[in-house]
Amino acid sequence: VAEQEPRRPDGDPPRPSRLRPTIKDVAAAAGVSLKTVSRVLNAEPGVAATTVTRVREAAASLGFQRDEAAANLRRLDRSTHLVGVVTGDVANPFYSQLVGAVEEIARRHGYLVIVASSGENPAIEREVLQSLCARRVDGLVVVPTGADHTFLLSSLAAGTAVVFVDRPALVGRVDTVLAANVEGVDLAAEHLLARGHRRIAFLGDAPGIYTATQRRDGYLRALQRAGITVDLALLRMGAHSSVDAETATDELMAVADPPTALICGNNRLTVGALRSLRRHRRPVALVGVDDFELADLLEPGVTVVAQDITALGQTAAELLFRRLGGDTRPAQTVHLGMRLIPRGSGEVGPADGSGQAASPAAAKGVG
Amino acid sequence: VAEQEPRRPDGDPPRPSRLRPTIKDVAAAAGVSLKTVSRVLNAEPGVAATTVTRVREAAASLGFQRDEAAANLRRLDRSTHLVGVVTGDVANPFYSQLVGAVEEIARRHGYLVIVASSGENPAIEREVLQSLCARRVDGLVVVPTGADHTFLLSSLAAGTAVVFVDRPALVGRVDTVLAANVEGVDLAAEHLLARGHRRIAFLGDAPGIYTATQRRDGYLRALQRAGITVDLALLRMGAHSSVDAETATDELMAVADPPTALICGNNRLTVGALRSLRRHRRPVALVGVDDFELADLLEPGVTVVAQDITALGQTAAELLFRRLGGDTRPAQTVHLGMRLIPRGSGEVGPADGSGQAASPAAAKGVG
DNA sequence: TTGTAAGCGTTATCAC
DNA sequence: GTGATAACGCTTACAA
Repeated sequence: VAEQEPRRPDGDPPRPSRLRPTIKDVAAAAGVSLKTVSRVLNAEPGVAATTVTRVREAAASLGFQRDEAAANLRRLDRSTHLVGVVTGDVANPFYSQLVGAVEEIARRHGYLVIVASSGENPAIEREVLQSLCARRVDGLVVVPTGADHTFLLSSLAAGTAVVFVDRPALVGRVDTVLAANVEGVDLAAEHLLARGHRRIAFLGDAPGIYTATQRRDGYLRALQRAGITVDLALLRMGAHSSVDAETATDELMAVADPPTALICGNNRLTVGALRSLRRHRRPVALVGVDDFELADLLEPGVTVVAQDITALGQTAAELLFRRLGGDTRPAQTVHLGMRLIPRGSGEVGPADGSGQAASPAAAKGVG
Repeated sequence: VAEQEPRRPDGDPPRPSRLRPTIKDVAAAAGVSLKTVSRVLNAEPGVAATTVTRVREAAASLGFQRDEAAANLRRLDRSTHLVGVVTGDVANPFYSQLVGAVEEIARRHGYLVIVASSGENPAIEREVLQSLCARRVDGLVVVPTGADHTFLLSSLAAGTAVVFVDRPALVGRVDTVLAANVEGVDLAAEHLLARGHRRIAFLGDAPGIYTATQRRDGYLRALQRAGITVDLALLRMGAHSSVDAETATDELMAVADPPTALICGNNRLTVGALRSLRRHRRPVALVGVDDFELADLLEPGVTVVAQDITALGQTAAELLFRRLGGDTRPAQTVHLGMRLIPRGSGEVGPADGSGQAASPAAAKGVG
């Protein structure tokens, strides 16, 4: 159509080296004004069909691509169509599943997602959140780490939508999606109690972590309801890595009257406990919190109470886009249930391996 | 300091509802000009200390936060400090590990990362890549899906840095990081051949996928070198899900002269094969491509050839930031080696379970 | 040390 | 139908 590239033989100072064509270039190439190009790009009505074609061709031949950031600057609805997702670590399967769920819904709404990991470090969390706000993301899905998120209040007031997931923050002021941790672990303990266990141990993460204490509370609640006095030797908090869990389990098995059953507060801890238990003679019933891949392929299969991570992410994303769509109802907190998945390890009775339900695992057979 | 919020009692048309304060507001509050605020924000020299304080206080009290997108518009170095990472699916552990590695390096460079999943769909891939370019990301790390990526050429010419990972694209024109797939699977086959296996099966993903055919080629190469005529009944391509793999393995085990060993082209297929094999009497040696969590906790442990996914992502990110740092050397392709990790399943001999190295697995014992 | 004016690439306003 | 011109929030060039 017109000249493909702004030629720049030796003497061409007025246009130093503009790499990307702008709508001005397109307008010149098509022989129309700026505004007409804008109209065509935005599919606004009231442009002659022939003009539309001419502009389209000019744009294509120049390889024009509209600068979204610049476009947004002047738009009435100043939306970047960007949401931020802040988790502890994208590489962690729990978080990446969450991110995946949010991303899918975001894509359906024409949004892109910026991910940032805090490494569970409040200082980094704050830094990335502010960086995200400075980029004017429309919304934020956050698994909060820090204790104080008031620094988000000004962005919140300025219209940035925020949803917290997995752990609460700015309680009552922001939409939040949580798993029913207390009820989930209560269920796990109930499951073991029903099989006759009285000496049930609980292995949990650091007490500073919301989900860790919630889960511990579920354990305590079930025991209390069953009229069992909690033996503090069987309650171990503070294990963070699977190696910690392995050591802690070794120690649990070494107490005077060792537990016949064990509940692990998350999947890292479950894996560590499994490594420890396979070294001990006495079979111990095990129920883990959080499902994990291959839990069914282990021997026996690992019984877990699982949260639906995808549902967690979807619910958060849906709340977020509802807000972005103009919903102004008061902040709400959604609790998502946990489900018990029996696979064998949690159906072992207290008197060595003789529990009635130990059979389903055995029934599966070995390859 | 000055008025916190632009008051808007009934008659206040000049400033409709500007939610966020701009440097103009800060300037007014501090009683200085626009430019002085800009100087302070950018820590430019030549501003009186008292003025700096005054501006800082005004900015803080207004809750001012600079709009990065607007700031970039006029900057000479028009960098968004944004990189895009496009993979098949962020929720997939392989990809999320890759994303995590890129993200960490990006953060060190002061960059944020936008993730987008293509679902292995070329049309979606193209769409998200163009959306990313329209947002003017400085760089792109892509696990390519489509066959044609020439549409990226204009952005490439305009200065967007691109690195392909895991699979090649725009060969020779763009930096690329690949795993040594052929050599890796060759190694796996060699491992089985050394234990006396002659009937080795290969289970691969769809032949349209680069890594699938590469891995198959490694299998073929090793067999050929060993002087073994390939039995096409033992070569099965096209299994994509773990369910496909389970079925395919069932069928492999049903052929007249069934294999004594099996190589699985990726971890999904390995899992499916494991499910199938545990239903069969005859023990079959198994080597999988790609490591996976708990591979060591299964009974026996699963022998794999593993690629270092984090290294893949790190290498890609480093190449990218080297380009963003001004490196203009010709495009390079880096091959990262794969490592064989023996855990038991691959050390079984061909004559039922009597292979010499079957012992290490048994030695581990059961919990 | 500080301020004025122009401009980044686009959309909004309003006139022709 | 189409086009000047201002404006978005900020940085850069140049003056004072």
